[in-house]
Amino acid sequence: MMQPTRKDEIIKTAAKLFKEKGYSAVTMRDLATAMGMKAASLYNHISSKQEILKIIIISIAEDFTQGIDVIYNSESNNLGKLSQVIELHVKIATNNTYGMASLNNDWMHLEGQLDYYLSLRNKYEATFLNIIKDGIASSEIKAVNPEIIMFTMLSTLRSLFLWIPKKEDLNANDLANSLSRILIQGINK
Amino acid sequence: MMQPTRKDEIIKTAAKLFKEKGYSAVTMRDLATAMGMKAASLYNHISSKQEILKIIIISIAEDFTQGIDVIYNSESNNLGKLSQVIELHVKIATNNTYGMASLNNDWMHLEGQLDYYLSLRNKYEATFLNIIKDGIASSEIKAVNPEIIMFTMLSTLRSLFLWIPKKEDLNANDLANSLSRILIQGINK
DNA sequence: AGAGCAGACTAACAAGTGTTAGTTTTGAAT
DNA sequence: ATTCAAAACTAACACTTGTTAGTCTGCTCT
Repeated sequence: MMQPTRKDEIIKTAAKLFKEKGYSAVTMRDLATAMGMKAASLYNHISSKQEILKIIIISIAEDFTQGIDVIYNSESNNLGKLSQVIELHVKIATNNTYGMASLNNDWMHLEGQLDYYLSLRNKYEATFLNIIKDGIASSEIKAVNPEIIMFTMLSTLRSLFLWIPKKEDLNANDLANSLSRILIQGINK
Repeated sequence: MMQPTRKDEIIKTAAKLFKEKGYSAVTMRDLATAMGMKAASLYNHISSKQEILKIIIISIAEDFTQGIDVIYNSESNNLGKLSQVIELHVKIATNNTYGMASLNNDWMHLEGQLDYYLSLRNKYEATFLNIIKDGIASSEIKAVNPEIIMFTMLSTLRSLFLWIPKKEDLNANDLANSLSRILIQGINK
């Protein structure tokens, strides 16, 4: 681990503020104050507010798309793959609680990279859906509308960033296990 | 049903714009353009941008808090109550797709009513959690961490507004039934 | 000691923000 | 036709926005 550059610190601080108020409501002066400097000084490190958003969102989106590809091509059965997807989300959300907020809420404010972001998201969802469809075809998964299954799982997983900070006592493994149990086995006894 | 006043139309249009870009990124001039008028004219009908947000969010939040109270005090067993909660969310999200976006994403921009909103939300979540705890105590529900169960369900239900518009072919009853099945019974066969 | 430079600063800009004041248009009721 | 209020308009305001230009400070390497 290299020590973080000043640019890294700015991006991390920005992500924290974006989580609290959203990209549009955070001004460069807010960010500067949080960094203990003046707004103009930020531009010694970054080229624009937009660049900050791009760096935050795109890197995470690429992690997801790449991660699910590895899972999809692995040897597990389909329920196993879904458990791995849950682990992937828990891991990324744990390591990047602030950035996940921007990914979820501020992707529409991407200017140059909006199309690229959407292509990553579409690819991700298509692969996710394929795992579910394969699981239905192989009778591992109930024959419910696969899009509703994906929606249910994805809504939960995408909201993890909201809950993880409140449950610091819960470690990542326990959380992933509980989620797998609930999402896959259901809650009824 | 009375015909909508001009104020109603402004609020509805605002909610639509807020869903697309968020409260902070929508300007009064954006809203005016969408209404086919000039920004200053909006103030013949509303007193501030903030008032619009308040009206959108508080009315829905009150619907939820009131709705879950009725369910909690009903005679069903606890799994039945959870199914009713799912129906409540599907119903409100169907009737108010745009407003749900603000409720989820822009509540922190409430100025005068933030405390009131948070009290409604806390009350709602406390009641939800009570249903789950009662269900575990009565052996209807698996003895998993009740907060994780609530988190899973609530994440899905709060995200409904994102998916409902894409699935117009799906009626509210079918959706509620599928969700109940997935969330309560799980997805494995 | 001095050079060089990363990284802070002050000052300012053009454009955009929510909102107000005052005026004109519109359309229904008398 | 006149009245009158609802609801549109124009013009302007004070403030905030992201960003640039130019300058000063302080550390590191010779």
